Amino acid sequence: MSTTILWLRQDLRLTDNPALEAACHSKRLVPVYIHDPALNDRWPPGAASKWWLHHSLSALDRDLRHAGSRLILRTGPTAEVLGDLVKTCKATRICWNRRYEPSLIDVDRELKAVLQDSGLEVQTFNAGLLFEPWEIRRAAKEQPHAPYKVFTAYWRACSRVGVPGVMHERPDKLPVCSKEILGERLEDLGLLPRIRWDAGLHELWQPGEKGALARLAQFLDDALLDYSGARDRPAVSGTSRLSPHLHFGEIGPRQVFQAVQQREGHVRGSGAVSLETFLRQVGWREFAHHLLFHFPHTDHQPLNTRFNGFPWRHEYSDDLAAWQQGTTGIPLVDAGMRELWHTGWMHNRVRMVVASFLTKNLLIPWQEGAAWFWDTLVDADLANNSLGWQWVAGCGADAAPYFRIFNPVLQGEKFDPEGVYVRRWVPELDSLPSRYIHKPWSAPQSMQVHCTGYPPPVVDLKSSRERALSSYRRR
DNA sequence: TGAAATGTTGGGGCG
DNA sequence: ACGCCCCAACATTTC
Repeated sequence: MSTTILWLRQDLRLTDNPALEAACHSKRLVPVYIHDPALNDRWPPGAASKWWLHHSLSALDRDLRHAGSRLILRTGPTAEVLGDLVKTCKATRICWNRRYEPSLIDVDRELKAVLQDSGLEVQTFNAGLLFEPWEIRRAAKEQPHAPYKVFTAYWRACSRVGVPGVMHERPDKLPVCSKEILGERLEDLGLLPRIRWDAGLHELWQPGEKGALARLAQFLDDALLDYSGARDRPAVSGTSRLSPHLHFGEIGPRQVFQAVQQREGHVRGSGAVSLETFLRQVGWREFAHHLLFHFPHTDHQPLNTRFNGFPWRHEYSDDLAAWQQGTTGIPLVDAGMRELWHTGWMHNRVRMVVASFLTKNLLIPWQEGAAWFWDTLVDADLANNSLGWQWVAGCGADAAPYFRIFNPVLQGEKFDPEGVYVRRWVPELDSLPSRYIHKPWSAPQSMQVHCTGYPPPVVDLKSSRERALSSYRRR
């Protein structure tokens, strides 16, 4: 009578789940999720991320029950919980899909050794990435086997290896999970916010595998072919919005890749460009995991050591608060920050603009921005977040050069010309004609008086740009 | 996946 | 008809 434990972590799906596939070859299966609040002390999950996790676990339990199983929830120190579970269900084997955050790799390595020492068979798999972070290395010559630090070179190397297809079908019948195995109630994990600020999240998101597959299907049908043209327009649903689903492993990157590649033969011209552009974005996600694996300090320290003594401002709490609350007086920045607060997500073009504004116009350390995003994004992901912020701040891999400072007025006029996005999130400005919507301070007084409650800019864009340039030049 | 400053060109108004 | 100036439009350089 063999029993296998399936330890679920960031792979909350049944389709294309190699650990699940392996665990199914067993008489009994115990799928478990362990809530361990002490696990990650540097990066405890933020409020938005916990909200998502709650609903994703709920969906996963439902899906497992449809297949004749169920999800066991446990709270406590991971090692103790697993040890206890192994004993009570007399498991002979445990399967999981690997995690890639540096601190979690250490945890998993140690656990694996302990479990193996106790006589358990441990099998681990890759469900979350196209390639293992250690798999893609530079070829011979000058620095053999060094990790890539430039995206295009990295992505070329990935293409040479070739992206593997989906190999694991969704099982429709799972081995039973004995009745005696007890779990906790999802509500008792304390993942939902005490103050119910999550109404806006419910409007937009459907956490869980079903929601992920629906989002992918909708993207493929509605937006993929025009991705190149629409992805930079924040008022339009031109992006996939798969990021939170990918973070929790409700869908795997191989599934996404394969679904897009299957359309490649039937598309030409700008549509073909769109497909490549989108797959490149999946590549950036991959690159982020590659970098954080090889440079594990980059979640809090710049990759480029020349930035170690960078002259960030020190007294900035008022400006930081204005940025967080979306009251900087810069319409596109405020719209983005309010979208984030309301939906747990922000359009990528606007992420670049608000991040450039924080790190360059306000000269506030990128780590402050990363921490705020970590707490408020439903797609908060250590690798992506660290890469993104370092990229904008100019201290990361393949980073934006220091002089690349976004002008939020021009970005708004370029990518939100009618101000549809700004009007949606900053209704105080709705009465302004489009020519002033991104720079209300230059509208005639007779129009500004109708924008009651909207603040003047916290900084002058021109002079703060010049201040940033001189700070960055002396870096 | 930038923006501003600076340089160049060419058409049109006008004496 | 011609030279001159202005300036928009585009190109290049610089940060």
